[in-house]
Amino acid sequence: MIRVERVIHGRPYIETKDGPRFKPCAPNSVLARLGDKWTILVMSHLAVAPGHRLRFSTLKGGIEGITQRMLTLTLRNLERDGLLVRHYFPEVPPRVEYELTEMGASMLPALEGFTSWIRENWPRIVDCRHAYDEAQQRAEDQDAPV
Amino acid sequence: MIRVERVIHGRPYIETKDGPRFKPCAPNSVLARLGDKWTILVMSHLAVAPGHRLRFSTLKGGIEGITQRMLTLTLRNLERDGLLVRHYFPEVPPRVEYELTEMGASMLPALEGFTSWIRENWPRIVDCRHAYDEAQQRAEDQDAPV
DNA sequence: CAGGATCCCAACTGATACTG
DNA sequence: CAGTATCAGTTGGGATCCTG
Repeated sequence: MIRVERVIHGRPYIETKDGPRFKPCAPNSVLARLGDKWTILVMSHLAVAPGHRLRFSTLKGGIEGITQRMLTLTLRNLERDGLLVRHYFPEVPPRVEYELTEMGASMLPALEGFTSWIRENWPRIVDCRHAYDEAQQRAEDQDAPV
Repeated sequence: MIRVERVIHGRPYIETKDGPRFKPCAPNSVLARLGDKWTILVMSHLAVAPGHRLRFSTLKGGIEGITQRMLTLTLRNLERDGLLVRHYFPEVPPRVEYELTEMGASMLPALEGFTSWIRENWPRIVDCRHAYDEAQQRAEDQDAPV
């Protein structure tokens, strides 16, 4: 069986007799990180901050509903990926600042392109969800009419 | 307290005395969907398919490791968001095809911009993770040396 | 101030079996 | 073929309490 490796829409895949088969999506783990509950909000704050730099308490105060634990975890994960760096000042009380790395900042345009699409289409998505849910509801009502 | 609503980097936020406070990120639910384990793979397959259209079994065969259940759930969620439509043919055996909607197809360029950034920076991210994990390991070894 | 350590519940995911 | 139903394992996220 011949397996030719190609690239389309920028994605590598293997052409088989059953159609294209994409290789297991490694970069998916990046999207998984960004898709979690708080990461985008953290990145957005740093994006608009002077010097792409903010301290822990400012982030916590600026993100409604985030707990200390989740902010810490989110920042650790971003630091692990090399998207931001942690600056620790051993004063009393201690002060910690987080700053986007060059790589972190380089992600902003791509991120912006995506969120911009979301903003434009969000109302329509909401409508679709409602329509779908109501159609679903009507179907159930018909299956079990009281 | 004065609260001025502004927009920066395309994101709406409120200027407060403590800095910018972003509104709870509604569109996050879109990124959360895309960040799950299979959605991007499904979208990629439909993106390169003729007519942006594929049948269930083709998708299942083209995505390594996906179970019937997870493919069904993924497709249902995308359908609910209006990104694809389901075409059911009541034959025996039944045949079902999934096709990107106009809105679904309009997302592809933005998605491509993002995944392209990921591809370019992925090796570096992997390096950062390894470096971080090893530094972490060394720190633990020092705390508890045998 | 900036977290680390625990506990706990809900949601996501997968394996398996069954069906129109 | 293209699902649905059920059960079980794992993970994510929040609440709470404690500390250098």
